[in-house]
Order: sequence, then C-alpha cells, then structure tokens
Amino acid sequence: MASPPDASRRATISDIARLAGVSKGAVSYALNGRPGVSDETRDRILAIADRLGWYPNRAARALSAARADACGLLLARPARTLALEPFFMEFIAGVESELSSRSVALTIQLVESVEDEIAVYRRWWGERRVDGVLVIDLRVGDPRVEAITALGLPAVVVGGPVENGLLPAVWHDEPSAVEEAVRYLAALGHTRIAHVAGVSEFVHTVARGEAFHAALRELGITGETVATDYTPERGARATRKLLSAPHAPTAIVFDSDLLAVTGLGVARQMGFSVPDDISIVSWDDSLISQVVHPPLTAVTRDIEAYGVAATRHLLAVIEGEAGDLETARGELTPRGSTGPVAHRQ
Amino acid sequence: MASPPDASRRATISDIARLAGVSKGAVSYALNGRPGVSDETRDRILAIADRLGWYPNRAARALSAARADACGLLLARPARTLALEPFFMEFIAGVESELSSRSVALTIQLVESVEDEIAVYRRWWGERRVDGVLVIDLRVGDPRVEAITALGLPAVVVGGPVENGLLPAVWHDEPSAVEEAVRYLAALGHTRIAHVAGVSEFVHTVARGEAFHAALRELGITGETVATDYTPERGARATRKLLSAPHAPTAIVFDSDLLAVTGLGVARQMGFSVPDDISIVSWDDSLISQVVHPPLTAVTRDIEAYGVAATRHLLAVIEGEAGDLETARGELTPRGSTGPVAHRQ
DNA sequence: GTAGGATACTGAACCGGTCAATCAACGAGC
DNA sequence: GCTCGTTGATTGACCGGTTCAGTATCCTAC
Repeated sequence: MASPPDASRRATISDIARLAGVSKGAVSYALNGRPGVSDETRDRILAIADRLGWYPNRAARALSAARADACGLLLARPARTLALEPFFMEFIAGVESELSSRSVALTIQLVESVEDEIAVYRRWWGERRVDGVLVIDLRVGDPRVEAITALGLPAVVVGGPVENGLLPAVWHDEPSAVEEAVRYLAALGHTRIAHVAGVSEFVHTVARGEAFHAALRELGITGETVATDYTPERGARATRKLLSAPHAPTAIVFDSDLLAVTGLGVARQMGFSVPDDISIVSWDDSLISQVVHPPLTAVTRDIEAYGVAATRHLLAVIEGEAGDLETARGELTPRGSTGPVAHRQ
Repeated sequence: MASPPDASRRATISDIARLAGVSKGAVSYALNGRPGVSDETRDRILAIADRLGWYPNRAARALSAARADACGLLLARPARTLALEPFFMEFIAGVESELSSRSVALTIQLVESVEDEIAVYRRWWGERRVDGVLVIDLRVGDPRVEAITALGLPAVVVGGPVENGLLPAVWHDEPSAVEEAVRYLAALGHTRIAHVAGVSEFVHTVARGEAFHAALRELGITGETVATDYTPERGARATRKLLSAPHAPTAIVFDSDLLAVTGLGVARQMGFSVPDDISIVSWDDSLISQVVHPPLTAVTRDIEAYGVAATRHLLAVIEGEAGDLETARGELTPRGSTGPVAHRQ
C-alpha cells in the first residue's frame, strides 16, 4: 500500500532511481513495463515507486511524448439550455467512461458562438492541451469543419456525415426512426401531424425534417414543421400556435424531450387532453419524458452508448484511422402520450 | 492576423528566436510582457509569433512552472441522475465561465463511488494534472475531506462548511430558504406538510431536513421527512406513500426539481389536483419547474453564480488563501403549484 | 577458448518552456 | 579618462519524464 506522498515535494523517477541505486532510464523502463531491466530490479523499482506514491508527471510525459492525454469538448449552446437537455450529460457520461478507462482526461468548455469555438480549437491545439476533439451540433455549411481541417486537429463530428467528407463522423440513422414514429401515428388514425423542430441550422434537424416530410408524403398525410431554437419559450409558442389553428394537428412530434414536456404543459394549459385530444411524441427519451403524466411516447436511443462510440472513434482517429461510423438507430417506445385519434375530430 | 499554423509542426519559441535573430530567453521575456527586451525587439518578436500562430506549449510551461492550469471536478452520481439534474450543468456553466476567462481548463470525470473519487484525486494530484478541485455533495463524516487534506491538494467544498474546518468551503444559507417555504405554506393554511428529501448522507440534505423540522416546530405544525436517493423511482414511491396515508399531507416540499416534477406526475396520476388537493414546492428551480403544468413554486437560487463564486474561491485557495465563503441565499418564487388548503380537508 | 548475441543497465540528449546569473554596450558623473 | 549603473540581450541550468546509443556482463555455440 502506498503511503501518503509528501505534499510539499512529490516523488519523481530521479528519487526512485536514487533509492534503487539505478539510473533514471532503468526506472523509466521498469515503470512502463518495457524490456531492459531484470525482473528483480523491476520489482524493486515498482515497490519503491509504490511506497513513495509515485505518479508520472503528466506535463513531463506530455512534453516528451508530444501527447496531451486529453480530449476536448466544446459546448456552444446557452448554459440554461444545456442544463436542461439531458442529452449532453448523458453523452458526456458515455464519453467520460470510455476516456477514463484509458486514463485520458476530458476537458470541457462552454463557448458563446461558433467563432469562439474555432478560436478555442486553435488555442487548444496550439497549446497541445488536447489530442483531439468531439464536435457536436453540426451545422449546414459549418465553418468549424474547414477550420479544424486546416489546423490538422484530430476530430470526430457527432451527428451526421460531413458534407464534403473532410472530417470523420459518427451518427445514427435518424430518418428511419422518424419514419417509425410517423407510421405509428398514422396507424393510430392521425392525418394531421406537426413537427416542432430544433435549430434549423443543425444538420440533424434538417435530416429529421426531411425524413418527416418524406414519411408524410408516402402516407398521403399533411403536416408542417415549425423551427425553434430548442428553448421552452419558442417551443411553447410553436405549440400554442399549432393548437390554435383552425385545423389543428392531432399529433405533434417534438425534437427534444424538453420541447415535448413544454408542449405537454401548453396543451394541458389550453385544456387539451393528452392523448385524447392531442398525441405527443418526444424525440429524445430521458427520464423527464417518463416522470411527467402521462409519460411520453419517445424515440429511445442509447445516448451514453452514442458517447462511447464517438469517443472510441475519436481515439482511433487520433491514432491515425479515418472513416465514418454509424451506430444503432433509435426505436420508438410507445407510452401514454399517444393514442388513437378521437372520433369527434 | 495569424496565418494557419503548420499542422505537422507547430511553432516553438526556438523557431521565433531563430527568425527574430535573438535568443530563446529574449523571446520568453517578450512574449510574457516582462522587462529585459527593447520595445522594437519585443514588437518584432510578437509580430513573428503572431505570424506563426504560436501558442505556448502547455506541457512545457506546466513542467517548469509546476502548474497545470487546470481545475478538476469529479461527479460521483449515476450518469442518469446527473443528466437529469439541471443543477450540475448550470453549476458547470458557472465554473467554466470563471475558469475560461482566466484560461484555466476544466477537467471532468465521472466516478462510481467516493473511494474511486479519492483514488482519482490522488492520481490527479500525483500527475499534476490539476491545481485544485471542487468537491460537491459533501457527506456527513466525508472521507474525502481527510484524504484531500492529507494529499495537500487545494480544494473548495461546495455546499456547507466542513465539520472540522479542514477544508475551505462555499455554501449558501439553506435553512432560511426552507423556513421561508414552510412559512409560506403555513400562511396558505397548510398544517400537514411533508418533505421528500435527497440522499440522507449529504450534508445539505441534513441541513434542510433540520431546518424544515425547526420551522415546523416553531409554527406548531406536524410533518415528516422521507429520504430518497434523488432517483425518480424513489421519489415517486415516496410521494405515492405520502398521498396514500390516512392523514395525507396537503403540501410537499421536494429537494430537487426532478423529484418535484415526478411528484407532480404521481399526484396527477392518483387523481389529485394540483394545487387544489396538494401543493408542491420544488427546491431547485430550473426551467423544468416552469414548463410543466402547473408551473412549480420553487426556491430560486442562481446556480450559475454559485459555480462562479465557488471557482473564484478555489482560485484564491490555490493562491494560498483560506477561509469559507457564504453566497446569496435562495428565495421562494411562488407559482401555480401552491395554493390555499382546500376547505373540505 | 573465443566469437557472437542477447541481456541489463548507464549516460546523455531531448521535449519547450522559465528564469537566475552573466555580460556587453552605453551614457552619466566626477 | 575612468568608474558606475542601467538597459538589452545571452547563456545555461532546470522542470520530469522518454528514448537512443553505447557499454559491460554473461550465456551459448562451435
């Protein structure tokens, strides 16, 4: 068992070398499990290192290995939205579990805009603070892609293949899940279905929107997409507007669970009964969708696993690999917020 | 404007020195704004550094300065709970904004247990990966306090002064906010108030519980506290049990907004009307409490500012300061989930 | 008995900064 | 003309690891 290391001066390999009566180099070989030392010497060195409570100085190792042993994640959404979208924390949990098992650190920063984000990438890479980054919320014609490519910073884009294929990406099949949701609603008799979407600049928003309308066309159903900025305010307004229209939809698909819960609140406030008057489907499925009443029908996807997959891919990219990766698609989990369309409508 | 740096080989001060025709030392002085170089030379060096897109290698700087320029935050709750408690992301947002303005990085890791957490502290400090840490969810007789003290790792405990004063702490006055909530409910005529609490090992849970019962005693009201582990499952069970009792409470105070929203769902499912049959108060106030229907009466506190204060204090502690810091207390924000007690009760 | 090869280990350079010590050049003061 | 102090710059050690070239030692094979 390691004794508590001296707080004022932590042990270095030189200390170990002196105590073991060998050179720094030998200690380095021993501690890294590399050939070049006898078993007896190795054991002696390891015992001393353990006794001193030695840990490799990360800065020193990074300096000679030219490796930061850290990955970065920048979040360019307003703090309040971030806090409310369970997606991010679940995703981070996945990222983290994969990184920490390889003892790579995760460095996180919140930024205001895409421009700031690019500036931070530039700084991080210049400072060798990270070995690679995960890029989320890909936008149409995203300037980050070109900037990151120019820097030569290893990166994996989360959420949709990159248009020009400049950066490797990880995504999952959103269209088929959207289609599943729409087909389910159609089977319940709904013929007027609306879609309250997220930020329209995001690639995954566009993909879902297109898939939504493609599914509608195929089924001969009408419907519209309303864009929001993911905030509850805009989500509430969109829902209110939809439900106030002359031919109000009988079902609404929301792009996030926060939007869906907000929509549920608005519907209730307006006197609509869920699911009798209006059916609600949430895209993301977190516990929030399950604790409200009625619990929300949702497209369930394993976000943590998504984070794990993205991270694993990033580590491979840092090692020099390339290419895209598609993960498992989401699946519809029917719950109490969807039901057959009411006859009186 | 800096041109894109060469991806394969990033500039170092040696490169700059060569181009400027001066020594490494002179470049270092110039780039750090220290005396020892003439203004002309300084300008020339800065121009070259800018042209090369130079950033200081963090590892090199950390190695000689014995400073990591990073702070750490460990989260020892299950990923699913973390994702759902807006508290964490808001707190992180505050931490982050304070750190990034001083260009200090935030390193985050998720751990399974307090033992793992201590092990990571040991490793981080041994590796010089962080200059200090923020410790959250302080427990009664928390083993982390002693471990961190033994390591000599600078730390700030978030949420309550540490029993033996071993570590500096940041907290806010929870009792007075609890009292405010109870008094408000009492004024509305409630005489049976329950409290669905969080993890009973947490110091802030204990503090709230004590304040709750003190307030009840003072007002001559009866009530009980039910502990949970912050999960919706346990929260739902606690609410169900309370509402099924012969003399069910007419008001419930929940320790987190997730618990409160869950409780709202349970009440509704059981046919209780909110606030006519049962009033609900949420401790934390995030957008979740506002988007459900009815919106929840909540104790509002600026969590982001809390994160900012904690971080500022941590940076001071790293610089050698000590002492505790109390921040602003929360305030009750009445909304639709609380009302006068029904006469039929 | 010796050449050849593996094994165990040393010494020193190197990664990219910081910083104390040193030094040259120059102007001021006497 | 000489000393002294200041300014501007250099030199080299150092932080704590990694890694490579080189060396001493021992074992094996012929």
